Amino acid sequence: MTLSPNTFTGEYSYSLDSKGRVNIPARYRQVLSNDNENTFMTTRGQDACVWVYPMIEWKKIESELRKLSSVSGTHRTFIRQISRSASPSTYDKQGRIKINPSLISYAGLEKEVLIVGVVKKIEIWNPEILKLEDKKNMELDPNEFNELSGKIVI
Amino acid sequence: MTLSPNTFTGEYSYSLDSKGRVNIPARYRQVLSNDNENTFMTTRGQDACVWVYPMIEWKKIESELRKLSSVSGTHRTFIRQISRSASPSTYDKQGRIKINPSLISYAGLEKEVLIVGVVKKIEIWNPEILKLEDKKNMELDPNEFNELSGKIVI
DNA sequence: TAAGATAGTGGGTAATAGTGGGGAATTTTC
DNA sequence: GAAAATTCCCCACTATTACCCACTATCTTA
Repeated sequence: MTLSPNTFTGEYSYSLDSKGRVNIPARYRQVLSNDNENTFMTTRGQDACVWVYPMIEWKKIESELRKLSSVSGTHRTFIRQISRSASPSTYDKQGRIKINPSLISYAGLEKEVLIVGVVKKIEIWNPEILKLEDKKNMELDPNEFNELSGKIVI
Repeated sequence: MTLSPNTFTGEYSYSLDSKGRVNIPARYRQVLSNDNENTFMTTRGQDACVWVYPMIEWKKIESELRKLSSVSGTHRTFIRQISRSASPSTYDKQGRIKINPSLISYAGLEKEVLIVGVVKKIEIWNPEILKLEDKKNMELDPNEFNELSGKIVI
């Protein structure tokens, strides 16, 4: 089946092994376009998780960086946060990528890990931390949310 | 007669087997356009049911989500909530798709299952839960309904 | 109403996916 | 420059999935 290339949905429970490796779900690997060359960029998420971009998508961000660096302070900070911690990782024969120790501790990852596809990229969470995050978001002002869902879904 | 493509109406009673598979009614399969490639996206409904989109319809949602920026926390949450429960399923030779265990438990599905065509997509219900839902809606203030009648003619 | 065709259900099996760990190659440290 | 440590690549085991086949029920048509 031809799903949209480089587009990730669904969530998967995997384990982070003693060598700092996590599996990339087979579904995700199957939708990668060839120009990614089996490589992802891992970096700090804006939330307490690791962001994993297919290389092609990451390159778009890099070009945004060039455009925005001298304009918006917010964007500069945002880009700096993810750029400084970014490191590439090519998956092995079994489909696993390596996560840096610093990213592991930033996201508070332990053995059990939750992989979440968020369309353009992949998030890696400690499932307990994500649960807390979900709870927090429940209490958010739902207005903006409803506005978004009015525009998009259904 | 040529029915409208990718448009679903009517309801059917089917069974969810021990492997988490449900049949897509033959009628529905017949109206699918070829570009769906026999694939649906299953996801959490707004109500206590599973939503099943033909792939073509889902891709519209996906492309809207792609436009949202990850700089905004609300957008991130919104994307995550929609995307995380979505997973594709191509129906097998017998016309069945697979429903994830998490979706099954979310919708409280048991062996007997009700498939409802709601025009753009398909809903899968536990028939008892839908009955309760119907009853709840009976008691609703009919004003909202009246408001709708301004928008749509029957 | 009988017979063929189509639709729905259940289950076995081969193939694929995920996990853990060993050992060669490379880098680091003393 | 040698030992230690780390990284990377490969192999092997297990669990899961997807595919295929067979049976039954229902619908269609002559």
